[in-house]
Amino acid sequence: MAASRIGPNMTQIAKAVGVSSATVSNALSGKGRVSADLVEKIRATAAELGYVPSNAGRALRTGRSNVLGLVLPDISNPLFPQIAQAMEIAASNAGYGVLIADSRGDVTTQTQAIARLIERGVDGLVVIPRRGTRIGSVSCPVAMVDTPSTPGNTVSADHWEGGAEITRHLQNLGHRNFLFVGHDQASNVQNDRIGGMKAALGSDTRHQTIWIETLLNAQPDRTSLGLMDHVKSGVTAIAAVSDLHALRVLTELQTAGIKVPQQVSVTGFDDLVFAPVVTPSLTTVHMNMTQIAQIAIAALITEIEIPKTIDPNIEHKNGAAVSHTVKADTSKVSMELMVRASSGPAVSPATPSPNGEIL
Amino acid sequence: MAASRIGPNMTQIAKAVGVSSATVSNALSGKGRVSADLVEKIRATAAELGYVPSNAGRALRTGRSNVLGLVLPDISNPLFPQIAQAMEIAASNAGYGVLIADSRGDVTTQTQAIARLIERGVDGLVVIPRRGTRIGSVSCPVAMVDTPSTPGNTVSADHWEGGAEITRHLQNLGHRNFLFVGHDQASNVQNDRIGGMKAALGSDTRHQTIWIETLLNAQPDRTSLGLMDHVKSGVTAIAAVSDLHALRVLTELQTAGIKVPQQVSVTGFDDLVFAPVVTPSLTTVHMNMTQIAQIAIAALITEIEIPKTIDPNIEHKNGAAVSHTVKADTSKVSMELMVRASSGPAVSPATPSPNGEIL
DNA sequence: CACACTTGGTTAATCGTTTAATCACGTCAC
DNA sequence: GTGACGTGATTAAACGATTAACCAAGTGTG
Repeated sequence: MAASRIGPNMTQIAKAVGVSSATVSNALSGKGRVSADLVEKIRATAAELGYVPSNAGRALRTGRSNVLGLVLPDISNPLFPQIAQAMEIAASNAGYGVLIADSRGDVTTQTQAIARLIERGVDGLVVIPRRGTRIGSVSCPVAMVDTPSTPGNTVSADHWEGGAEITRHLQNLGHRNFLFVGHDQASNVQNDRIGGMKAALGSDTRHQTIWIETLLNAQPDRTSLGLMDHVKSGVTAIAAVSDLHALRVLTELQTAGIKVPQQVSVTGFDDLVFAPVVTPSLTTVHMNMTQIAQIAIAALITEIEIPKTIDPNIEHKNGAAVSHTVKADTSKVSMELMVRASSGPAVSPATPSPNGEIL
Repeated sequence: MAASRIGPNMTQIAKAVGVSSATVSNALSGKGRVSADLVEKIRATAAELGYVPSNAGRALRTGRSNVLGLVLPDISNPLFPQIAQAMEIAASNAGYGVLIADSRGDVTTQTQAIARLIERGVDGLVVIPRRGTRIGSVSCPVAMVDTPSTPGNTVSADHWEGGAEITRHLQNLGHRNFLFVGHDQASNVQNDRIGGMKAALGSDTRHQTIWIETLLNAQPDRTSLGLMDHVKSGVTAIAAVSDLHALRVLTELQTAGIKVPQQVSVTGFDDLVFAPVVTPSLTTVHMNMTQIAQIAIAALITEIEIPKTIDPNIEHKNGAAVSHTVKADTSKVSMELMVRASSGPAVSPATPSPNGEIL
């Protein structure tokens, strides 16, 4: 059972035109010295015969697969579609394919996922790391997309500045008493976002932070975040680190009869697909994933395509070069504030009525 | 610049053990005849040297890449993470990689995306088709995941039955006046879902359907779906074809001061990531993507791995076999009703007060 | 004992592309 | 006229795994 490839190969084109297969290769790649009219003729017959180059043959000879691996911490992350789409487009424009691997949260699974991609012969990796995981020794260049403050980060959104924009926006609306809602205290991204939020606060403001995971660990079956207590204590603006949590906040407030944004303003992060269509539409911060992907992929490909001068200084383990995360000129991409209907002018703190209802 | 592969190859293992490379191949694949202890020794040294088989070499020789392509209609679909994750896991378990391609909505782009994957040498394709697109001639087996009622469908969720379960659930709660919310009248999936919903209705019920896209085309800048009119006319249950739209319905009702589920019940579809965390948590229907992916991938791989007896009956175009969508034993996977807090007992139709407010 | 058969291994060709090395040939300068 | 050189093509050797064909022993049988 020989390889049952369907289309013609270079030899068949060569035979048809009456030249050697090397000339066909040179003509199509534009590398060697081939006369202009012969190039034309070869191109024509190649097209006519429906020639499709064999990636396997090329990969075997050149040692490069023209495929990149995309490693995601948790595919069910609602931001993932944006990431995958942007990466695929950027890679595709550069002539690369994208092989996905889900690390399913777990760190060991992430290592296995990377190993699978390496075995498949990817030329480079884009890794959206799971909370502070270190990438072990990998035999290909790696682009990391995390936060600007993380060491080894190649490029990412400027989460800090995004957070700052949110609180500046809310302060301009008159808000002085904030509640920040995070999910996971170990997340670099969330810490950067909340860090930026806090950094932009004026001295005349008050703020508190709650972490959903912490609340849930303490009380696994709780459904409410207990926001009403904070509202009663005078909070007028609630800023979440993700639209997902902002949505949770929004619906919890609405169910309790709080008007958004008339009584309390709510903001999110990431501009997820539902942000513009809920009522009120969510004020949030948009990530320019397209640009991030372009930068990451470009940095990766630059590294891949430099002639591999075997550097004897690089440490080796089992003969494999240890990983090097690539650097890009631009390491952070600014986020864009999307002002929508869920944020509005601050009112004087709501005062609880005797029966606990908000006026 | 020769191929700068790092690890050892079969020849090096062969040299280390003192046998021919063919024996190494046979030992590792378990195909030829090799004595048990020699197999053991070869396995050991292969592991010791950190041998990783070259996919390129294998692919070139066997004509198979062990990579499948996943073509998605619109990566920003919030359901996509589930799909990609399930497919990746199923493929990975079968020893295959998954190359993604986004068709970005457009049908011509979808064709290009498929062409790119084919050029990369995928052994098979999983296609989640864009509204009723036909797959042109492709030189590899294709699994289609659409709806059971679509011709050529390989496997998919039983959207129809899922819809039926939703309306049965609501009828059991006493609801008799329904509003169905779809987005796109051309979608097979949405039509199946609404079809199932209607089919399960008793004769003592009333129902209407609105299509969001139609509303938006008529009035591009509208933000509300005008649900209040329907509620005033006596609707007590609103069933959307996706959690995304259910969320839209829920927040619009909440903003208008309608209590869910006390006054109106709301249900969705797909059990998206936010469904359990909003208030009230969404009653919806869950898709068993893991199972769908397993069936699709299994059907595909079965087709790929049968010895390719060149069938002269198959039509050819430019020498390439036309596509054949594969069949699976099970073509529909049942959906699971997730009863949560957004659906509750029906009340007698809300009667509008003189000023238009709902009591 | 000779023949068939099994066992355990080797040889060599092959997949399709790339590329270093080589070659044939015309041109130009001295 | 001959050596140097540029141009346009060819030859052949890789890349790494697979596998059909072959071969050398050992085993059993009539």
